[in-house]
Amino acid sequence: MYSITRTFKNKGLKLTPQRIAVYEYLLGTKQHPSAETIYSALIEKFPTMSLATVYKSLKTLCKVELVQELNLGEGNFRYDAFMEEHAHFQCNHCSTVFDMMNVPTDRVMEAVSGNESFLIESSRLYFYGTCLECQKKNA
Amino acid sequence: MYSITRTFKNKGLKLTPQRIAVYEYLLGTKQHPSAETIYSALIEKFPTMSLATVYKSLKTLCKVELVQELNLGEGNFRYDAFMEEHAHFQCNHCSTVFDMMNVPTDRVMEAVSGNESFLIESSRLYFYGTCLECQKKNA
DNA sequence: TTAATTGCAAAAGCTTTGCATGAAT
DNA sequence: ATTCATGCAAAGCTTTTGCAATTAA
Repeated sequence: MYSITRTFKNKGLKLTPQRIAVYEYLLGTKQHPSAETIYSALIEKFPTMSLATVYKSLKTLCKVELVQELNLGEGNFRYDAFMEEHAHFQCNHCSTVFDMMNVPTDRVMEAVSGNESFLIESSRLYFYGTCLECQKKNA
Repeated sequence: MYSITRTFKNKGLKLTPQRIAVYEYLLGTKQHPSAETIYSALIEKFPTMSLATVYKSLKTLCKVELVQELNLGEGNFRYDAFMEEHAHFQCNHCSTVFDMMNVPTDRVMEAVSGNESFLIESSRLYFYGTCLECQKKNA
């Protein structure tokens, strides 16, 4: 709430119910939803909202760095409002995407920076495998 | 040559000129090309080849693990025939994708595995920033 | 009031699919 | 002789765009 209000005011962007709804939906979930999923969830409360508006809102939220876009190779994007540098894990069985809190992303980036001629500014670290739930199921 | 012949025979897949051409093109480049780029390059030597065949060949090559699919968040896939675990770097200015040979991917994965309940099987590590060329240009 | 955003429909990419022809085994 | 792959065109998805109507500032 606070951050989106301040951020949008600073940048001269208008705070619309649709933009707030998209942002709050993302703040309230750990699912890393796609645009379509967000749209389906919000259409109940905002029956007139269009999918194009969801896309435009997400684009705006990404530009002001309140949201990040993930691409796990599924053929669409997922979105995440948790903006601390962190890696992601996707289960190959149930496709769920989890935040990985224990990957020292900044240390990985430092280590990498020391060895390469590239000036590294950001990263996307994806890991794939079997989540705990699916390990139990197939054990 | 050797590996694609053996691999395809083992799996009962047919070795066609198109499939060989796609694979050899990927072996001979460090550009991490898209399907479209591969198609444009091969159409000279194979005037009858279709884009759909490029896609089908890539899908097959990925399935037999001779090629890997990358997604850097551009809205399309890129392909890489270099199959040792390695990270990638994309320049935010010129969009070039580089292999990163100095990222200890397996050590990163080990470190991560020790901290999480996930069973990690593979990874895609992407870094973004400014490549050496573009650092020089803007210096 | 004015400048930006929404919502709709249409368009634009990228990738996949179905099916008849053609090629590899 | 079979079975699988190719090539074409069409379809499918996700995402973007144009523009009139609407809303936030």
